[in-house]
Amino acid sequence: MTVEQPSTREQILLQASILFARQGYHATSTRQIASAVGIRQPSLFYHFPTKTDIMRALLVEAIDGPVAAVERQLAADGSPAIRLHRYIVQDLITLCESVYNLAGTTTAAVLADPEFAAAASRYRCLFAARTRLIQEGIDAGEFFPVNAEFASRAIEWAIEGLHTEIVSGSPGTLEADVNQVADFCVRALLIDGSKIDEIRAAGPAATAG
Amino acid sequence: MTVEQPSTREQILLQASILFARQGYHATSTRQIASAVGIRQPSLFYHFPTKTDIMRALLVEAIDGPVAAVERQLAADGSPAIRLHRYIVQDLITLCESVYNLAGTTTAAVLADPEFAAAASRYRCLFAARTRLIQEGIDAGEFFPVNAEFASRAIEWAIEGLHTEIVSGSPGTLEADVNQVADFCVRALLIDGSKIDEIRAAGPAATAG
DNA sequence: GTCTATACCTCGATAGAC
DNA sequence: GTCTATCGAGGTATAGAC
Repeated sequence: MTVEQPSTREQILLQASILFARQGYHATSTRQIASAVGIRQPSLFYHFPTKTDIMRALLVEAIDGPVAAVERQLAADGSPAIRLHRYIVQDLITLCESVYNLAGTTTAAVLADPEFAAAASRYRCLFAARTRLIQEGIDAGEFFPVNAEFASRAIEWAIEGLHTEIVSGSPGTLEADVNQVADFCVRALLIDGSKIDEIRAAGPAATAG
Repeated sequence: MTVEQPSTREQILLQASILFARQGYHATSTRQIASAVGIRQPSLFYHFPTKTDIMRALLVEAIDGPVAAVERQLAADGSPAIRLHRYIVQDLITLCESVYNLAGTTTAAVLADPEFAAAASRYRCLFAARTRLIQEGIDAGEFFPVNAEFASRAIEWAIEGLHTEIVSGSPGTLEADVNQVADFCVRALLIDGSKIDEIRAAGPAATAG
């Protein structure tokens, strides 16, 4: 029974993700990445043709999990509030459980760059799906009749905000904070805020059921 | 009656703020800034000793207004919900009405840099003051007994999120969106969410009264 | 698959003429 | 107060030995 050693390619992605999260993509040099991996700078280019491609690989990691999470809840049973709460929790858990530090990858300054246009497009799909989930709650009379697109943006800000904090801060508080974000966002929409406890309680078990 | 021409110094701050907002601080070169101003790159250094000092000047603009806004509401009369709502609106209006584009200036990746330590310290004061305002609402029984620091963070994410969108997007929707953010944040805390309309209505007039 | 060496570029900043 | 010219550092990426 052998333990898989992380390949150099995976090490590059890991160390690059840590540096990108801390300093930003443009402020991080390929020399820094190589140094963190323990190889020389030109050796990076055996594994990735350009620095851009390192970021592109991380963007796929950062977007695919959340997209899967929201689509799962769009297709699931239960009240919209329960499914929205569950989606927010799963989105954050997906991001935080990644082996990479994906904070800041989907920042506007990054996605605005033409060389990341493909990721930006996929990120807009995530936004649209989340908006649909919110609209279901409004149509069902469970949520205030707010602008669903606006609410979708606000939830994105909260998810990105906590994600950035968790991966760059003290560990251990993940589950508590994740639930607090989901509570905050769902309560901001709920007509009957007192139902938040049962909505949260309905979350974790429901997917398996 | 003469119309003041913007000085070169102000032009540099303006164009730098626009480029920093769009591309980030590190991705923006002094040549780009100079080109946008209409001067040559070395001429910048007659007005600012370093590129860092340009950003420092913008950070003062980005933080002082919000600090003043929250301290005004900490000292004001009225229910905590009304004052928190009013603060959020004023914070955003202050940021958006600045002649500079201040989006992204207070990003973690910027404030983490030691050369911006002074601004980071002042930013923490803003956070602490906002947390106090929220705690007043909890103590008064108007808000859910959430973690006040967590709520303060969530409100920060929403303010930064909308600020970034407004200054880099289509104009005209400012007031509507600002109220939506304040509504979203206050409703997430309010035990009785149905009161949001009267809380919002109490906002604009109260400071002058 | 990693190395040394290096090409070539752009960066922030300086010197000194005007 | 702005210019031209340029410096030295550090950026991404390539060539070719091992």
